[in-house]
Amino acid sequence: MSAATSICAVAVDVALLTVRDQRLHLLLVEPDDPVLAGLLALPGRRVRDDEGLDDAAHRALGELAGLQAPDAHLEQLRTYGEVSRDPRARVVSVAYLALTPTARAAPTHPGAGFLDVAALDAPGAPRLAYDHGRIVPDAIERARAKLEYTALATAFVTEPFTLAELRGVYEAVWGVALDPANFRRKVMGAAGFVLPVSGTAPPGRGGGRPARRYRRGPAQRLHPPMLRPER
Amino acid sequence: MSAATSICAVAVDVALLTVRDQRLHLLLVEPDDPVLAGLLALPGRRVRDDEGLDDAAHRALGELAGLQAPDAHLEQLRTYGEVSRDPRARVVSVAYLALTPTARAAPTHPGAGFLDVAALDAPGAPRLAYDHGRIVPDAIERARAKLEYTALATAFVTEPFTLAELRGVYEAVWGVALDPANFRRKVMGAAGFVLPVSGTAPPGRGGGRPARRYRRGPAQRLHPPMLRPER
DNA sequence: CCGAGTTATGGTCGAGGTGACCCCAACTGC
DNA sequence: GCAGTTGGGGTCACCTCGACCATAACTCGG
Repeated sequence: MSAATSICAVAVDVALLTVRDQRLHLLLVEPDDPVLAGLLALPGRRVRDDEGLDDAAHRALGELAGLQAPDAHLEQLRTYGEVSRDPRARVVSVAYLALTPTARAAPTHPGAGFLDVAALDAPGAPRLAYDHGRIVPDAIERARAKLEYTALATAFVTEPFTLAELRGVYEAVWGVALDPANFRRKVMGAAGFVLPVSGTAPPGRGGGRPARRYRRGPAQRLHPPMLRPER
Repeated sequence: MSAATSICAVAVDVALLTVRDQRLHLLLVEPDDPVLAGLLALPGRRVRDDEGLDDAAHRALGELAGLQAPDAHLEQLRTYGEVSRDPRARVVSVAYLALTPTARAAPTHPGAGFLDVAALDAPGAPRLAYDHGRIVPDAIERARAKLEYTALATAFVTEPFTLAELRGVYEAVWGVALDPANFRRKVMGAAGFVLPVSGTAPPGRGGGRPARRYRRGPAQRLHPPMLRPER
């Protein structure tokens, strides 16, 4: 097996999700290559010889979304390596899933912007470059699934937060309406999910009782899990 | 971003699991490189320019374990890309998880053999090459987790099988003892998990009532899931 | 100031899943 | 025939869940 038959390039592509206006949004950028004009793509970077995969993903997030490491949750999603996924050259792409609160999600890179993920399935949706149309559904499904059995939902909100804000995350990511009382019972029943802090959040313009504030608890896994309805 | 800073080699490593003697076993091989003498490694291959990642994993499984595509379940696990994971060169490795029934697991490659995974944690355990000591626990945990909410356990048995054989898979992979009656109730309650076939399996030498035979059902996901005890 | 609307929080109740446990069926070996 | 073993079916207490109701605490219009 000679080296000539096994050299190829490795890239990272990051699917950055956030919740805006009660809806799940995804960061997309315009590719640099003029051949791909009119298409949108996930922010990505080639992996350099002297950096690990996670480092490259953090670099892509910093250069293309203006986010530093502590501002976003980042985890590896899956690797896509079909021979012809990039028509220009053989490139294996390690996809990452990133989550960030809305307040920190302010892309400054030209051509970058957040798109409602519901608009990706609708007719007239923007076309995605490479095989990113396959990566995006995988990333969304991973996020939806991990909300069930991990405390990942807190990565979408800033501390301190109310249970209504946390519930809004679940509703936006899953695309369902949840009963506030049952949601509260399940969150409080999951040991170490959230911890109460003093003070309350003022109600919105419509009124309502002030909500208590919480911060992230030490739990990584949720016991019992927060299962999606309609299984 | 010049090409010179982003070229590296891509490999696949396969963690092939099977159940032997009521215990979970892992296929390990002796690396070709004499520098790594005395260490064991997961079977792996460089990815060629003209093959996809899944194709390379299938090829590794065929060349190093003698298994063809329909004989084993194969799925991507995770990609490991630390800069110094291979001291000889920068190699990014896409790890795969493979499951196969015992009857089909007969490695003919010299230096290849199945090892009880419990022996990997015990003192005096064989050392693993590269970062395979990190890949193996990830593979085992993935298998343990997927038994909970998918029908993957049937990949460890040949059809037709009895519920005792299926229960033996869960007990070997999870390392726990399960109540036969409760196990049966949960399996039969998961729609489409297993389907009955005619006939019975003869009892073992100790006697006992003959067990009914089953084959795989159409279900991919289990509803409700088969949860591990002691959560 | 008052009452309607709104939101947060708390509680109840029945349906269904779970583990612990018991019993019977059907086989082997002595 | 009898003891031992394994498969298959059932019972029961406990827990979690969704659906639903009740109360608390605030805003807003009059």
